[in-house]
Amino acid sequence: MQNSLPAIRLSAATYDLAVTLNSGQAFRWQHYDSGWHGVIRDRWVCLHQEGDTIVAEAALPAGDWRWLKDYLQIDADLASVLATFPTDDAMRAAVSACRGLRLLRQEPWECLASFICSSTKQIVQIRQIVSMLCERFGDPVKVPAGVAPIFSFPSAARIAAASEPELRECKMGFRAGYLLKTAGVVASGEGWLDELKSLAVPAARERLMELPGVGRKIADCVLLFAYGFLRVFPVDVWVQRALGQLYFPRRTTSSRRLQEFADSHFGPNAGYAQQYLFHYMRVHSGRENR
DNA sequence: AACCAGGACACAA
DNA sequence: TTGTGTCATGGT
Repeated sequence: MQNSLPAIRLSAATYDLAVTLNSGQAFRWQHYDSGWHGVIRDRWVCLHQEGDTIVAEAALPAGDWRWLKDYLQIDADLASVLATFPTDDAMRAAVSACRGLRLLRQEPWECLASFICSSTKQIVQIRQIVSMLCERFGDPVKVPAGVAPIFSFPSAARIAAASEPELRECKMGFRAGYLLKTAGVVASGEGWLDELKSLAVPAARERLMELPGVGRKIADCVLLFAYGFLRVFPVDVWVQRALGQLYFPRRTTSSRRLQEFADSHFGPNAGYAQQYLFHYMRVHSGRENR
C-alpha cells in the first residue's frame, strides 16, 4: 500500500482479525497480499494484523476513525464477555478453538439485506450474491491508485427501484422477491431501521419479522450483528447441530426446545457464545472446513 | 452425482 | 402447535 494513505494503528490484543472477518457474519471482506479489503458504509479500508496491532489504511481522510473502531468493536472487552460463558466442556472447547473471534457491529440495512440472501445458501455463495449486488447497484467507492474498484452496498431505495428479474441476475433465486419487498418497506419510512435501536429485543424482533423473508433466525442475526443485542442467540442449521450433539447427544430435540435451552443457558452474551459454537462447528466438522 | 446450504412461508393435520 | 413441500442455485 502507499505510505501516503491515512492510516491508524489500533491496539488489538485478543483480536484475531482473519477469523473474525471470515466467520460468516460479514460477507464482503476480501484478502489480498496487502491485507483485508472492505467497505464500511461509503469508505474503503484495508486492514491487516501485526501481532497485537491492527493496522488500517483508508483511501480518504478518516476523521477520528470512530466509524472503524465501532465496526470492529475494538474497545469491547473480550475477556469479560468470555467470563460470562457457561463453563461446560462444549463451551470451553469452542472458546479454545476460536481464540480472538469477535462480533462486529455492522450497518443494519447491509446486514439485513445480506441475511435475507443467506437462507439455505453456503457462505461462499452469499459472498458471491452480495458482491454482485454491490457491483450492479452500489456506487463506486474511492480507492487508492492501483487497487481494484469496489462499490458501496446499495441503499434500500436503490434496491427497491430495481426489478425482480434484475435482482435474480445476482443469483439469489427466490430470495429476490423477499429482498425487493423488504427494500420497499425499509425505504418507504424514514428511519424505519433506526427506530429499532430504541426498542427492547422482543419488540425489535417483532418489527423485523414483519418484513418479507425475515423469520426468527434472520431477525436474530440482524439484532446481534447490527444492533449489538448480545443476548440474542440465532439458531441456524449449524448451531442446531452443535446444540444437539454437544448438549443433547442421543436424543432428538425440537428446534423450539433447543432455542429455549440456548436462551436460558448461555447468559447475557449468548449471541457471542453462539458465534463461537457456529465457528467451532464449521472448522471441526468432518471434511475440513465450510 | 447426490446431497445440502447461517430459512421463510403457506398449508396441512 | 408441529410437520411437509416449495422456492433457486451451485459447492462439495
